[in-house]
Amino acid sequence: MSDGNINDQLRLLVERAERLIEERKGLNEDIKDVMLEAKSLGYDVPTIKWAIKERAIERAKRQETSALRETYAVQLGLDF
Amino acid sequence: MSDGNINDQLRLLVERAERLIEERKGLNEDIKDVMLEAKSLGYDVPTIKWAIKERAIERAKRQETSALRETYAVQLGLDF
Amino acid sequence: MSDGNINDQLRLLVERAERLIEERKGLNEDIKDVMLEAKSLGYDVPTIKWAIKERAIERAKRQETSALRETYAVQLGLDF
Amino acid sequence: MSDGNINDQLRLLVERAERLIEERKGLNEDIKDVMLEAKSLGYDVPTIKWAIKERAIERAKRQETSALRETYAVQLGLDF
DNA sequence: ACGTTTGCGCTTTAGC
DNA sequence: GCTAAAGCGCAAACGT
Repeated sequence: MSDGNINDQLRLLVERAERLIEERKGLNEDIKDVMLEAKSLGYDVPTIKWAIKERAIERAKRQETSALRETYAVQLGLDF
Repeated sequence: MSDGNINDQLRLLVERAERLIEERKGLNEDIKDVMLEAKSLGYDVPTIKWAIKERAIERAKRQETSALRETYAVQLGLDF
Repeated sequence: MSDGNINDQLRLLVERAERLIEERKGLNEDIKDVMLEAKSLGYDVPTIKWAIKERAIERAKRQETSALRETYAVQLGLDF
Repeated sequence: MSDGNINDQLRLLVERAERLIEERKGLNEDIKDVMLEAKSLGYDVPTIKWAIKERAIERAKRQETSALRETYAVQLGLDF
């Protein structure tokens, strides 16, 4: 009985993780589909991927900048 | 105008892909959360990941029942 | 002069790496040749590659004899 | 007898391929070592890898790629 | 916190 | 030329 519950607890955790992993695989398929669509519209897929990467870098830098500004603002007692 | 449409087409594709990539990041967070919960319940996370992998392998193995593979395996002394 | 030495240091490292990469490409050619020879002798190349993989897996499996893994495997109904 | 010869023929092919694959693994180790040495000398490894890649790309293709990237970047409003 | 190591996604290459 | 697979590089996660 208690053994059964222990097994269930582990099994449930494993199955939840497996479910999420499956969903992730589905998203990867979707991303792939977007790229195929882009390709069919005449776009160059590697270059699109490069552009997405660049945009992510720009966002990260922006966030970094914002965080830094917030830090300084707090230290200087600026309101938001 | 038509230039604008072309830009939109590309921008839309990129934004769709970026959205999906964000969702994938969210799922990775969820998976991580499951592992943290497992850990808090006293389970060993690396071993759980190993078990998930093994289950996936077992599922995959059910699809490789080629007679040719068995023939080669026998000739090379591979166990089953 | 000293600038020249610094450049040489970097250039030398890059060239060493490039040389090794070239050798690796050569080995890939050799592997491909073996597969072509196997094919010409009537063997099925994908199955040979599968067999090589299986042999590698068998070798690797001899190193995973964790008691914890076995425990989890039993609870999850994994075969050995 | 003839079965034995057939087995040997297949086994020999597999072993030749495995030998070459092992050598390739060795070269990968060597490349890794060069990168570690570069790192210990203060160089940035990802940038070195980028440089090697660039050197490998044909000049014409590099120009083509750069022009395409610039076009996409302009359409997406990426700064340079 | 850092360095190491594994796993995962991407790229490139091989086969059809 | 396209599809499928395998190797490579990178990034996140574990252990120190």
